[in-house]
Amino acid sequence: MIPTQFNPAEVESKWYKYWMDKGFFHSEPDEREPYTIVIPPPNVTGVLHMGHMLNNTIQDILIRRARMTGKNACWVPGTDHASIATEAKVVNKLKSEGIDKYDLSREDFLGHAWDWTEKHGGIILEQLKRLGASCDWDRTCFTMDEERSESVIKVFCDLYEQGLIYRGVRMVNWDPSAKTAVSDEEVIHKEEQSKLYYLNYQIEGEEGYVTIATTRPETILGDTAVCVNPNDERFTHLKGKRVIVPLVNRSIPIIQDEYVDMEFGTGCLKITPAHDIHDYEIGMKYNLEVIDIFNDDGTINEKAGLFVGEDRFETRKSILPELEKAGNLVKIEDYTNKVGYSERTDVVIEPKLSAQWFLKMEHLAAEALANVENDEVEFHPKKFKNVYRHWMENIKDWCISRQLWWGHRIPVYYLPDGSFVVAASDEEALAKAQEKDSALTAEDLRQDEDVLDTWASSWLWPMSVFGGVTDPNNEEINYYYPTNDLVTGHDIIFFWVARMIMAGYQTREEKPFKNVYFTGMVRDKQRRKMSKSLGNSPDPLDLIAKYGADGVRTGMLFCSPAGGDLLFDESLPEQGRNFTSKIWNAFRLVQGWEVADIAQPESAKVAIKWLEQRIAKSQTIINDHFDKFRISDALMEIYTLMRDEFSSWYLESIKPGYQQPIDKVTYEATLELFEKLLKVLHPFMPFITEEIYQLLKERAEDDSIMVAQQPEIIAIDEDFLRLFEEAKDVTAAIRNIRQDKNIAFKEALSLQVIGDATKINQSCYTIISKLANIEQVDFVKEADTSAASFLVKTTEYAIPLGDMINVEEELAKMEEELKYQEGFLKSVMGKLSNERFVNNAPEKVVAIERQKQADAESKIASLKEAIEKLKR
RNA sequence: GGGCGAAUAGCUCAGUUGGUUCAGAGCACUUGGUUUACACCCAAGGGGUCGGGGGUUCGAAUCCCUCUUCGCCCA
Repeated sequence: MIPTQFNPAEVESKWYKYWMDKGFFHSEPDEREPYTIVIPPPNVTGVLHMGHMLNNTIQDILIRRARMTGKNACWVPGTDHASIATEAKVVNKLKSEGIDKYDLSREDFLGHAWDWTEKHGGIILEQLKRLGASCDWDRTCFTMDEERSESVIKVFCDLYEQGLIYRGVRMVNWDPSAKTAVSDEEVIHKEEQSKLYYLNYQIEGEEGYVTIATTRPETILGDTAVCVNPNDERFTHLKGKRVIVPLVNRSIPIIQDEYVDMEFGTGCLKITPAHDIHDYEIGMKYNLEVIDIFNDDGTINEKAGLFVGEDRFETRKSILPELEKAGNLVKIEDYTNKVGYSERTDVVIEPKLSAQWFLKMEHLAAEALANVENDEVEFHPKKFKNVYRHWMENIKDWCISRQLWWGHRIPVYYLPDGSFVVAASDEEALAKAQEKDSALTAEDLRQDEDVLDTWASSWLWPMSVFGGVTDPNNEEINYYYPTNDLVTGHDIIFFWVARMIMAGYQTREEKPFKNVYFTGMVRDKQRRKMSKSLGNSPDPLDLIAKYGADGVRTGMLFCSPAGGDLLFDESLPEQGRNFTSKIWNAFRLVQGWEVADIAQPESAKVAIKWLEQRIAKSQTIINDHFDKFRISDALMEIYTLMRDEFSSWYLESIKPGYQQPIDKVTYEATLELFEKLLKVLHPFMPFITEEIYQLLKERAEDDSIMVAQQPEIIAIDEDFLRLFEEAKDVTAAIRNIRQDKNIAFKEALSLQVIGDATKINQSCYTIISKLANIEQVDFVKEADTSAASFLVKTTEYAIPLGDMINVEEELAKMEEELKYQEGFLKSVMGKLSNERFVNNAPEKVVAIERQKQADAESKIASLKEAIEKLKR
């Protein structure tokens, strides 16, 4: 017994289990063409959010479609260790248990981190299964598992050997909460209302002052110069003099540099080389002293001399009364500036000098840029090439070290003399060290305490998941690499996409993927990014429970152009759910028919011929959409095909009369056509299509729609398709007349076709008759006087109405139509009488205009005639 | 401050090489409908100076210039 309502929950778990049990998701290299996607590995800290839903739906559609077009499809799933985010979570968790990270040994802390990973890492992958993701779960990887870790360490060693990795003291973005450096890309600049403080610095040995403006008064404790623009006449008298830093009474030089903006503030700039990147550069240039006044946690250290131990923001407040007391505070103004925040911990980033490991980017970037410019790697949509180019051309060396424990520990070993060796293992390190000094033992070596940036493992992902870094010639990497498509959010174009491309060319001299499909961000209706703190993101699993996985999948796609943001609203999965219901009901209709060995009506024969071709036409369109990565357009095409063409036109055309059986030929053909439609739809809606596929016929044990092939595209007779569309137009026009004149469907009408009757294929009239309840079609020279007439294309039709006709109304309608046609003709004639148009436009375009002229003239003539007749 | 992009129906957006089907789709809205698959439905309908201005062209939503507004990225 077929249930009246489609039950997604039951169907989803049933078929997902079946697919898993049958091993349909698993891929092994064989003689077929491979089609590979690697998942952008989600963080082990997270749960499935709406962005993942969109992203993974698209990947699943691509991979299922590939599987159904003869490819050996492989979608590799996995998770990311998310160094800083996970460490922050674990630190917080321990804190809530009263444990301080620094009371633990590195080893013990990592134990806690692994516990966390094991507990949370699997959750998101289980959630993907609920969505229907057809990943090859046997291949599930983790960025810190053995193979991936070995890959990261090997690449570090190789890059070091090639001279691309170096250690340098640089101004880095310091996260005082996580106590680590973060990359430029992990700093989020936010506009803020702050204050601009004007402070007087006394000129040494004189009575006068210079006034500087700063947003960070607490940093004056680290000032080592004041700078003015040499072109600034206001300050020429200061040349060579010195000033006294307030409160600490340090004497510092006044220097001159064109870097100073004369318009900003007072034109006088205090220089704090330890705590501002620009000041640092000036400090280097003029050989200034560098005074670092902050501890790693953002509190003031003893070098400041004052406020020691106080937090930097506390000091910003507490220093003011002191400055005021000392007479240095001139005024405070409101000021809007941008402040950098850590993406991970959301605390204000402190520019800080420290020793870090860097990767030289220049030559990596050049190759990675060239291969996107020439479309060796294609971006969809193309506009992201511009963004990418701009970043690549302005690239800086990548700070790859992080002062954390959770991650891949940097394979650098320091010797007692301060020198170091780079090695993939402790043993190798010792051997290398002993080459320098044979007396050294393992105890003498100290490995770098820091770990590598998470992206230093993610950028190898397309290779490392196939073991392609540690064993570059293995069968799998040779078969699956380069992968085909990468689907990811455009927000990580620099973090990840760019670096994967670099790593691919650097490590394998080959691109990591052919296409990159950038999705937009999922936002709420007010365009706010979905976030946990706002509470504006629905729980994806709740949505799946409510609307079904198929409904949610299609809902996400209905409104998601490539690269464009998706404004999520529950009406989207609701529409998806409604679509599943529609399909289910179509199936119930077909399934409920009684089949008999009776003659096939002509109308059914035509309808079948039409739908066969109509499907083929959609398949062609859908193929084209896929080629261009227009995934939501492809969905819209099958949506229309299924809902309008199949359900509304086709099924209504072949539907037997009330309580009557359907003929066997039509029934069988309908099952075939239904199956075809299901196959085209399957990549988008895997569950309902499998359910109906299995119910449509008896199937063999291993016969599943997900491993079936897409139907072949049959030849199309465009003329016939056009004629059928015309028949639909005629049907709609008759329905209109019924509605206008209030004529019930049950009341049969007759139809008159005026003039050239051969225009519509004779057999199409059987469709019109059936769908508009026409009992008789007459081909006549002239319409009845008491008939409602209408035009479809260039043919005039009439429905004799006898007494039901309202002459006034009909006349008014025809007059209006006449007016429109005359206006239209006038505009066409305007073009055709323009010599320059006729001479310059392509012949084809002119011919079209002439055809428009002829059609309009013929319509006008027949309208005039009909009006005359009605007036009589 | 630098760069990129966008502005088309009430909303979200397509519109590919300037020319047929160029002013479209989905949703929303209005009207009518218990035609036994489906009201999670069916049928029909209204709605746009294509952000403003200028230019190129026989012809511009489409190409160029300019202004306005908005978004994103980077500093």
